[in-house]
Amino acid sequence: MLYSLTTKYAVIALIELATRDESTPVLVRDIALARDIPPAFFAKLVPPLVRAGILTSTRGKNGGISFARSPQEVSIADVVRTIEGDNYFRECVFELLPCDGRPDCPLHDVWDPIRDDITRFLEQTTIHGVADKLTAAKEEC
Amino acid sequence: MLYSLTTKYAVIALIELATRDESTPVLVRDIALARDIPPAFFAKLVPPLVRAGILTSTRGKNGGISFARSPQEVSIADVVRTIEGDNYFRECVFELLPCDGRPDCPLHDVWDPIRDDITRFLEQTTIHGVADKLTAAKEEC
DNA sequence: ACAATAATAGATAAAAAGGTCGTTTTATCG
DNA sequence: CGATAAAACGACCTTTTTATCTATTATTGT
Repeated sequence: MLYSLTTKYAVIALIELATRDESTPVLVRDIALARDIPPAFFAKLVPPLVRAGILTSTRGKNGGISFARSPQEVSIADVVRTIEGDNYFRECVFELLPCDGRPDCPLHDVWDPIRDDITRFLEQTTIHGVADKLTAAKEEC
Repeated sequence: MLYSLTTKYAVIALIELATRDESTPVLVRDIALARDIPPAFFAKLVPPLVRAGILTSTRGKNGGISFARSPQEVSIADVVRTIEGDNYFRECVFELLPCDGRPDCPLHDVWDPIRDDITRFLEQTTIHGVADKLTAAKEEC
């Protein structure tokens, strides 16, 4: 529900990264394997995330990826937008009523508030926040 | 956003059907063409919708599809569930924390209320309701 | 120079979307 | 009553998109 596997992978991987020591780069492969994400697949998500200013990557020995800005400042919405495209949260639920070109469907009235809720949730939830809850939950196991 | 093209097609087609005269079956092809849906593609969505008790189909000359129960009693959620599968509204946003098998991720606390909002919206919005708004909006054009 | 690493490009596989065609069903017409 | 035409149904096929893998190249610390 809600988004593609690709986006899920990106979010999960970043959450995993946030649970690691931030002082040194982490291998792309390590992050992926820790979450059962196909390593080569996640590797291809890294460049866009770097371009979006979320990650930095360092090549060569001892290289890897790390956050470009603190994971407290990276929302899930940021990640979704990077992977799914900029106007993901602006899409119409149903394209109806092609009244002169602009899609102005009668569902907007009811749907808009809900979409705003979703967006607000993903905007307010940070990678850091989830990573924190995750480690807390892990300790109870 | 939110669901597949296939589901969108099903919803839009049923809304279109609801704007038609209910006393006589409507051609599958007519419904599809009226909404720029690939006719052959929509044709394949009909059998599941029939099995779900949403539509009835009559073969042979003067055949077509019509509602099995009033479109006032068909919610968008019914359609989504028919096409996407029964537990579409129960899925987890991210599969995290495979703590002993059941996915009990720390996002549920925050996500659940939003998902409930979405579900409630789709449950309360009927095909008939949208079709009504649609014809009203059309008249203003 | 070498080994470790991300970046890039390309190949392959699987799933989703869309299309074709023959079969079955049914009303209507002769 | 049989023939015919109109319709959904079902099986299969093609294209497109998404997901996955492989190999090469560029970069960097040792």
